Amino acid sequence: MNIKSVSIATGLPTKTIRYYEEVGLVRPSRQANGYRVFSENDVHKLAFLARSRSLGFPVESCRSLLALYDDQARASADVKAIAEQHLAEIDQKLAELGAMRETLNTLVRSCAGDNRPDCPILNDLAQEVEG
Amino acid sequence: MNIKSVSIATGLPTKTIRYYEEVGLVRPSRQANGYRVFSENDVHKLAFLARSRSLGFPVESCRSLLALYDDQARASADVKAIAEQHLAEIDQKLAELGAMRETLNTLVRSCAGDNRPDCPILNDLAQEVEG
DNA sequence: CCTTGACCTTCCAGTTGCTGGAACCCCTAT
DNA sequence: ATAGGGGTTCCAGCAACTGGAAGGTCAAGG
Repeated sequence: MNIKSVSIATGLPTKTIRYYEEVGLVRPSRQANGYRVFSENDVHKLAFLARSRSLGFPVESCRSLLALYDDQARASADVKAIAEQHLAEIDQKLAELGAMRETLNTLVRSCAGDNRPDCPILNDLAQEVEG
Repeated sequence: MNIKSVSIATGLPTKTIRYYEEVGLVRPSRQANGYRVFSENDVHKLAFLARSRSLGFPVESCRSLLALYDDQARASADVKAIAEQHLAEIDQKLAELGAMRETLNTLVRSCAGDNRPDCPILNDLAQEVEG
């Protein structure tokens, strides 16, 4: 299987596939002419990566997950630990974004949005922090 | 005011303040010895930037917001438009993260997390997409 | 006068995860 | 011969800093 077919099969751009090879996540073999050849296993790994990345796992976590997947003697606790940490980071981000959204939404609602200069949004951004 | 004091006053790292100068967001003057000198206005601008960034505005939006802040003839509609677009992006991200969280949480809950290899998380990541 | 320490400066590299583009090779069909 | 649709490598750039190296400046203390 050449890179284009793999791209179509996995939904990953060819650039991304090459990048994953560059950082050692897959190691396709080569034809005599230098073209990459992907085995079924390579494709499977790339699909695994695509799915892991779509759940937001950092590439390095994907590497660990892939290693665990390959390791028949793994403990599910190790997988769970990675997932739980990622979940915690997502929760953290959700909290941050939620707070931003809250503030921003309030500001947007309070702004007339007309052609006059008076603006509660700017007032908030420029607020002196002194009490 | 030298950079350290400004850092303390605004909560921005000195590195960040220098970076903001580099990209033209502030233009502190210099002493004879090359040290930066920040005026009250510079500090005010940096505080504005700190607040804008803390609400998640991209630096380029901060630049626009700062320009609008400086422009007495601005229309609040222009400010509101920037804020609304940012709000939309935040909502987008919240939706993505929320979906990830949902899936991840389900997976984490379904995993025993013991020393056996069987793991629903890996099963999900490795799933064949074919029906 | 010299040194110590806390400042300050610039510049360069690295972070994350790709993405775009240039320059070039390969292979088949016309 | 050429056109197209593959493929290859390498280099640069994105966002927004952050870390570190190498070195200048200045006030205080011995």
